[in-house]
Amino acid sequence: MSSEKAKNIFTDYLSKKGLRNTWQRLSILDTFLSSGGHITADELYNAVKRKHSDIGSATVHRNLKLMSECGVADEIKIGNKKTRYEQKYGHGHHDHLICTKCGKFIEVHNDKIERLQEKLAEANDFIPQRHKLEIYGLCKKCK
Amino acid sequence: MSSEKAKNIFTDYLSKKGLRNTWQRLSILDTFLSSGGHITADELYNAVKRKHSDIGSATVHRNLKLMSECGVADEIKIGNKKTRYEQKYGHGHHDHLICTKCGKFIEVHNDKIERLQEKLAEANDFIPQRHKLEIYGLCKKCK
DNA sequence: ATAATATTGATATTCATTATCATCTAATAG
DNA sequence: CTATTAGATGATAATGAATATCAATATTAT
Repeated sequence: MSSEKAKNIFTDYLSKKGLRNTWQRLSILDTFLSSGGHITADELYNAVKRKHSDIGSATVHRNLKLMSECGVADEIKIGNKKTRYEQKYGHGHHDHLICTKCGKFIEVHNDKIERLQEKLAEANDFIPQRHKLEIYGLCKKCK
Repeated sequence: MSSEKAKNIFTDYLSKKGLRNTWQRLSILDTFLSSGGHITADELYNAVKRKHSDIGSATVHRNLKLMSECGVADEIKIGNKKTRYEQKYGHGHHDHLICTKCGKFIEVHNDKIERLQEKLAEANDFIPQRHKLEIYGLCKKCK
């Protein structure tokens, strides 16, 4: 999804829910979209703060939640680390290989696995909505 | 893994690391092994407390961590909920279908997916150690 | 412009987990 | 068996991310 499209999804979601457009919201979304990905709420808060020193951290938390709800952001929790957020679209769906030594994230995707997951869910009378696959191990450098 | 085997793994791990056997450790392990599974640290603490009112919650936390280290327990984090622990063996490896409405856990397993995951890791020069697959959706009752 | 109401920022609060530390106890040597 | 010593415990404080509260403010519809 292009940056523009993500913004539209967000603003559409806002108006559909009767929520308002504020410069804080747009600035948080902009900063998030131009971030590398895998950002924490705190990192995003500091990034936005560089442009707008008067932003509050609670506002960043609140809006990250909104962004997750409408599908622009995706929460990922790894171990006991703090929650990270990544751009859900514009990346395509992917899973993660996570190095247990250096913490590196590798994004991967495999259609066969995706399809098998759907079958697995169906076989259990279960309607799949989303999933999370994380494979922990050692990356090229660390092995 | 039988209950006995789990105990051996734990005590072997303790002696290998120069750690000591205490009634607290054994009681926590016993209670954990006879629990249904998917238990939280707090639930386990309360269960042990029924037998030994003088147990401390920090001790339960400490030893759940030890049990995870030696492979008797497995940490699972779901969403923003608190960490749950389950018996790692004696159940066999499995993944989870998680109902987003009622919170029900369904344990599932599929060898094909497991093998594909290994291939996926190898294709990325990655040595897999363990993985976590969670499929969120609606269970039979809630759909 | 006004009214209605959502939003914000500062702050307090929550709550699981971790750290601290004096005391206790298991393991070991003698 | 006793002393030694180093790990373990329990009470408590501390941490830290996420949430709740609330008065002040900003946005939107009329």
